[in-house]
Amino acid sequence: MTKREDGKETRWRLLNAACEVFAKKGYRDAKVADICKQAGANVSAVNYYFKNKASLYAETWRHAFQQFEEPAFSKLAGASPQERLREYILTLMKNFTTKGRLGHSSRLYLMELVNPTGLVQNDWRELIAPQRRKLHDIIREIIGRKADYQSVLFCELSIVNQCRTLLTIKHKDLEYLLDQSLGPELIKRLADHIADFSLAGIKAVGKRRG
Amino acid sequence: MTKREDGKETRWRLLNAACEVFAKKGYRDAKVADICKQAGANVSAVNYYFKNKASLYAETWRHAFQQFEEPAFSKLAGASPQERLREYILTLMKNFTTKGRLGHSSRLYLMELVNPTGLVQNDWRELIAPQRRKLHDIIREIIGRKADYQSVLFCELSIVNQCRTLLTIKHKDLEYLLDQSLGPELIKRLADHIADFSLAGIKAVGKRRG
Amino acid sequence: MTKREDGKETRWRLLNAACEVFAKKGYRDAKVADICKQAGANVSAVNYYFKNKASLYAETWRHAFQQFEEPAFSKLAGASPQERLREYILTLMKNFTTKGRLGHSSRLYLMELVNPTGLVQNDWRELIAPQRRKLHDIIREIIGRKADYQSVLFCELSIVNQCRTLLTIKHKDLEYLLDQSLGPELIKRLADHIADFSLAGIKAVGKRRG
Amino acid sequence: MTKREDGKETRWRLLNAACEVFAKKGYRDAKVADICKQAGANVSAVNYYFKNKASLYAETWRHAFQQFEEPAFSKLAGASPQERLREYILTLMKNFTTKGRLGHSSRLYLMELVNPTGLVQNDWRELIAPQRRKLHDIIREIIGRKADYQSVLFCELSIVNQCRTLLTIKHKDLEYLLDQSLGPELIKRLADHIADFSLAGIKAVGKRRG
DNA sequence: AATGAATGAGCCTTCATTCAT
DNA sequence: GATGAATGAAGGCTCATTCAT
Repeated sequence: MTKREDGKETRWRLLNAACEVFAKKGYRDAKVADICKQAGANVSAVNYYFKNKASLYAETWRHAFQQFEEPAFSKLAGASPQERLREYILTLMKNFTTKGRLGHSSRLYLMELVNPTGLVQNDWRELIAPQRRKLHDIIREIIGRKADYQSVLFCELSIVNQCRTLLTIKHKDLEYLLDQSLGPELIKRLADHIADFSLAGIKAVGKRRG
Repeated sequence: MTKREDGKETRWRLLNAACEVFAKKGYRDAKVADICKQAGANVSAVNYYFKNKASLYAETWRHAFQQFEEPAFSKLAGASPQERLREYILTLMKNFTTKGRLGHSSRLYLMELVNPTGLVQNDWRELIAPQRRKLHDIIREIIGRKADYQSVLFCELSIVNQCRTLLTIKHKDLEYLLDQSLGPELIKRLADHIADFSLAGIKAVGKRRG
Repeated sequence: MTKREDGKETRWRLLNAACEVFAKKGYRDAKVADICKQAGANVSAVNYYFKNKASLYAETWRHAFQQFEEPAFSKLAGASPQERLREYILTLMKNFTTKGRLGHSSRLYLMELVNPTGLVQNDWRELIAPQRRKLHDIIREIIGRKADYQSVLFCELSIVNQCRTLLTIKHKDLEYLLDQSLGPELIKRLADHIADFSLAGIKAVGKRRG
Repeated sequence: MTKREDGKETRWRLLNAACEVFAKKGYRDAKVADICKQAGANVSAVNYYFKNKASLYAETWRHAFQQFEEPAFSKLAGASPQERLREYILTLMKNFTTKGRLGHSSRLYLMELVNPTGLVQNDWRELIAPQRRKLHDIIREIIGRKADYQSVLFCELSIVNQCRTLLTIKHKDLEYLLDQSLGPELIKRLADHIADFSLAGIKAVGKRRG
């Protein structure tokens, strides 16, 4: 609450607030007034720091993704592709449901996937490229040496789209379906299911191709 | 121009127009003015016939789904579960990309999945229940006698979420990724992939359980 | 004050109000709120009838000019070019200072000349073409048979720019300069001066060329 | 970058920047941010040095006019009034189109004429008085001994308003009308026309009076 | 039964100005 | 003496909804 702080302070708060609000409401439904309010800033702050809502969004997205990248998928560097896939999926799904900053980032990321705004197209591919490459490597290892690009791509889509479950299905519905609250345990079970399901799927694709 | 016909006529045209516009733009981005224009009706027609936009949406959704149900999945009643699953997936994906009424309905349905409005919760479950039951049956047959409910549910989610690919990934991006335009052939290949992938996945789930 | 009238009623009032406000303040400084207020309409009325401020302006301009054209310069069809020029100038200057509709129109017209908005470019030339042609004819007759286009054009500019005096010099300043109030009499004197001045000028141009 | 120099330095740069921006955009469309940017100063500099935008404008106007006065009309002190009038007009019109400081000043001056802000009324008359006196003298000489004040005044208005042509008609339009680009040659021709036209005009006024 | 006119709340954006250092 | 951060009033536009017939 100290006034006239560093100057980067408010910008930072704005970015985090935007991250949260955009993640919760999506670009269209997020109001700059809400973001500013949440950041404890004036309505014009967005214009002052980011020119307009669209630019704020692009900046927020980059901001979020940089934070998103690091904590994930860093483990099990030497493990088998099967174990790494399982870890990858679990991390992905945990991120979606995390309450804090990482959760917002993940949701923001998926929001753009589901409701593309066209405002991050320039950065999109290069920012997610490293992530995708990791997954591609895993898939390629499981399929075997003959993996063609299209098969790898299709498998990637299959896996990622399964993981979206938690974002696109309202949690209440999921809980209703499963009659159990959406805690870490349920997420673990879902992640395990997707891992099992996908491992078999990838292998089948490999066999078909081989 | 033409004097108002039957009276229910306008209402019908509004529903069809709403179906199309909501399917294309989603609830939030669809404008009542556009819907009315498309229906050749007055701006106030929506409020006159349906009270407000939200009610129109709920009504439209029911309207669309009734039309959606019948034409789909009617074939291969006596075939093997594997063949029926493949057919189910192909039909689902074809529907998403169909141009006409069925396409609108399918996209409308998926729209609600991806961007839940909370406006159709009352009808949601009972309307899609028949569809889900068909898929459940297929999955249950493939898993075998010991299929527990949660496994069936998880497999359902895995399959349906894979099929969403076409809705959630912008077509341009998909074409960019695959370097090939989104014609019937590509859809067939995607559907085949999902079928292969999922069949193996379901079986794996069955084995784990068994 | 009858509500829900013809529908063209409000549009008409809006147009007249816009005419007045734009004429007084110019495009940039005129506020749609003021226009609507003056027209006794809601703020959104402009958007409803004219889409936006820019379109309203273009429409207003046409509206004003159509009214502007008819009453002016209709007299003295058979008189000498000298008499017709004198009449032309007097009419022009009277119009600029008229209080009512015609005055607004004239000022609006000159406003666009002095502060071009670029919003009426499409209609500009063709709308004022008839006016200009009348003046060109007069000038050409005075110059004589050898009148080249550029000379006519320059004379036109000389005359029109002199007439702008009343628009561009604040009336208070003019009164201060002349120590007399800006009534019909002063306007007559100014018009006579411009006529005398310009008649000699045109003839001089004719002689130089001849 | 460079540490603040003398202190009056920034103020000076602000005035020059303001001169340029106001001359190009006019008071209303000129943004203080642009002025500060152009002056390499902070946004608050304007308020710091000049209290507010209006005061900056008044100050700028004085600043510009002092620079404006000296370079103009200094030649031909002993020539005939006809030659001096021709020179006066040419200088005036050249100034309007000059690129550098003098051009800005001239345009700034005319801007105030065309779009009076009411912010320089106090200084206006005394600042332009010397200029006007020169022109009055020329006119009076041409008219002859009987020149009454009002005639001189009217002739002044006629001349000055003709010269405004270049400011009030957008250059593109002028080029379109004349089918020729606005170079020194065209300006010379215009100035010559105005001189010819006005000389004859003044004489006619003189005769009428005489 | 149906329509076109009219409304108003809400949103983003601009920009001169003030605050705190 | 000078600056960057931050503000707030105001304007234009969108769009679902209501009014009056």
